[in-house]
Amino acid sequence: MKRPTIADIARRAGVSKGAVSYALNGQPGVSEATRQRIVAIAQEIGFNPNSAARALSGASARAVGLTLCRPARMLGIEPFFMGLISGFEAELAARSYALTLQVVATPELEVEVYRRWWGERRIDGVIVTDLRENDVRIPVLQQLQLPAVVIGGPGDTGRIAQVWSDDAGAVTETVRYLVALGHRRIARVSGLPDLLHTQTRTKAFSAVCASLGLNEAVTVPSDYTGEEGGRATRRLLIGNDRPTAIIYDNDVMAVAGLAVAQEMGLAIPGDLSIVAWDDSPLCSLVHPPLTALSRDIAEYGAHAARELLAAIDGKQVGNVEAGTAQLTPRGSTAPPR
Amino acid sequence: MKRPTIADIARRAGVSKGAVSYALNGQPGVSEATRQRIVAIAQEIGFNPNSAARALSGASARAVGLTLCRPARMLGIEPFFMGLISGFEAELAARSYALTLQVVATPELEVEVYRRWWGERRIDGVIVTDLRENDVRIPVLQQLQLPAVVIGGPGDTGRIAQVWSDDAGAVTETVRYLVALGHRRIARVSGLPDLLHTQTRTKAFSAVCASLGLNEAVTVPSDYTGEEGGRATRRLLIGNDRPTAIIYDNDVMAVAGLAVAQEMGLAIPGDLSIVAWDDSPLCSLVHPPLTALSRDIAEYGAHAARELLAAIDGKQVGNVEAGTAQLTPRGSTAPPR
DNA sequence: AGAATTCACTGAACCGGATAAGTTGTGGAG
DNA sequence: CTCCACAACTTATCCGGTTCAGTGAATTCT
Repeated sequence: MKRPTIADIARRAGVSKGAVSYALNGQPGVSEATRQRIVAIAQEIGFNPNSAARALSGASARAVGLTLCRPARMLGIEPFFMGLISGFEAELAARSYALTLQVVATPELEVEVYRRWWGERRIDGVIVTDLRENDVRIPVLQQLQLPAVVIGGPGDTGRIAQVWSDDAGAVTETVRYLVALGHRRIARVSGLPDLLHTQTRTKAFSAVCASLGLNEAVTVPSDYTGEEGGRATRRLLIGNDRPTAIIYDNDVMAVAGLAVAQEMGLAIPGDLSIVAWDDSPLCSLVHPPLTALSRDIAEYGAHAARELLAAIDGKQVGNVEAGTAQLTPRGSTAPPR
Repeated sequence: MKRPTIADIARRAGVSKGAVSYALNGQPGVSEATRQRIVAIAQEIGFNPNSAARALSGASARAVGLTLCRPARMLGIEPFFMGLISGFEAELAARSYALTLQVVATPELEVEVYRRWWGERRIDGVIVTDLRENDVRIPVLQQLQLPAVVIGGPGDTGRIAQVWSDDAGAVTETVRYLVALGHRRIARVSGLPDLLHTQTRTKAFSAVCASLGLNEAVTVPSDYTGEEGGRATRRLLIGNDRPTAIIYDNDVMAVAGLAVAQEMGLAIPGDLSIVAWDDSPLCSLVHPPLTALSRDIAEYGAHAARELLAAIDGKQVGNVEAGTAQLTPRGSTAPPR
């Protein structure tokens, strides 16, 4: 099957290619009657502008890129990224932008991908997740002047827009809630320690614990996987002064921690309270259902997509806080015995 | 920053654009010495061919498309798709193809996306998941002559390549295993009933149960979500002749079913054995860990990507069976009391 | 009424590669 | 010594849009 082009439309409408282009793009230069005739013909023959030709003649590629820098087995189990992608998509599809995805192994390779995408003019902008301290990707994006939105701050990203959720506030609220229940020994199993939002949470956790006079507050670094989360939990629970509450940086580790604690004969929430960051069906499936810090991840992603599209349109975008997690108490938290 | 083009390379090498194109694409027409000089310059200035220009002049877009037709909340929790995507990616990235993703609501919209992608010349081929009976997407893909690989058969896809796993064999093996343990009342909670691989499993399940003389074998249709899976489990367990074993079509429903059964006071595996289709960390996290039908989903995806790339290269590809699930016994299956 | 402006459109250049067709220069065969 | 074949290029065209500089006709202004 031959793809219809504007030349085909022009021939059938008895006008020039230029007129068709103006008509279809809502540009001035054609009469309303001609425009409608052209649009009707385009519809009739099922015309779609060739994205390559459009991108080549200076217009945008109408595509944005997303790189995922996590091992495959971690991506699969973590609902976070799929939620984020769904959110992007909803927003991008509405403006008929395509989403190009690439899974990479390291932030350095991620930079390579950005450079290639930029060189190939394949995308108009990128969404950057998992911001790190002194992130190598930021200077490259600035140098390439590639529109971008960073998720996972707040951090130092210069003129690049950021979308972030108030993790510090959420940690603080959670610790206060546990203390109000009567807990004094609260531990935290964190995500990858070199991610900026992990550091934000860790600092806030230390700060609020100090301010409340909890001097045994400890954060054990982990990596978001169930195995590591379970191992960290076991280490925390075999000590003499075991914590009476643990906050996990994601749902997967929380579920694994729950299993470990139950295996060790602890009653949840009687002997140990558990809070999971990022609610997902997972948290409600297990027994008891987990108290979680819920946020609308899809909406978070949609928000980021909107900011990115604005940045691509040349609008100045800044630092936006969105989708702060809300504490959703369920059966896994109670006063300590 | 200005993007380097072949014209820049040509100027620096003192040759014409054409020579650069020949050199970089390994075509004859330039001497080996010149080729190496050109390649060196390209490397030095960090040249990447403009994908739009390349696509426009008849070559391929070097991109493939994937549409996901599931509600967002289901995508998030199901590790299957992310595993599949990781697998594609590994294979595509190796041949520097990009993956374009779109989340859609219905198969009809999926067809629209295919048409648009084709018209825009945005992609060279598509991967089709969730094959249905009389799938509306197949005739469209054939009409557009868009290279494609179908996952989720086997089914009637005409000249379009398929990659599928032997679900019928896996069901049969599982039922035989449960019968060998002493089970006689086996139920199954299935995935979306209009998907072809669900029907394949259902037919095989009925067949093997009949052949083994189990006349109470029932399949309850569900939708892969934890909520529905839990509800289906509850319905199965409140009857008088409740099953002593349940097979679930995915891990999420199995975990939900486990929670429901435990809530109802049943001992797992003493009162009820549970088998999950598609192993994931989820299955090992819960207590007891779930016996599962494991398969390497990423490898399954990689296989599909290889077939698709072959189809794009014009090679005739057919019907490939890959990644049949292996029964991995864990703590959730035992002889019935 | 004549000049100026606006409108609706045409024609051609351009984006950056791929590629067919044409142009050299060189070496070997006859 | 000439002719031919071939390697090693160059030149020009094409892909399908966008966009800018015209162009002729209609309308407006003075």
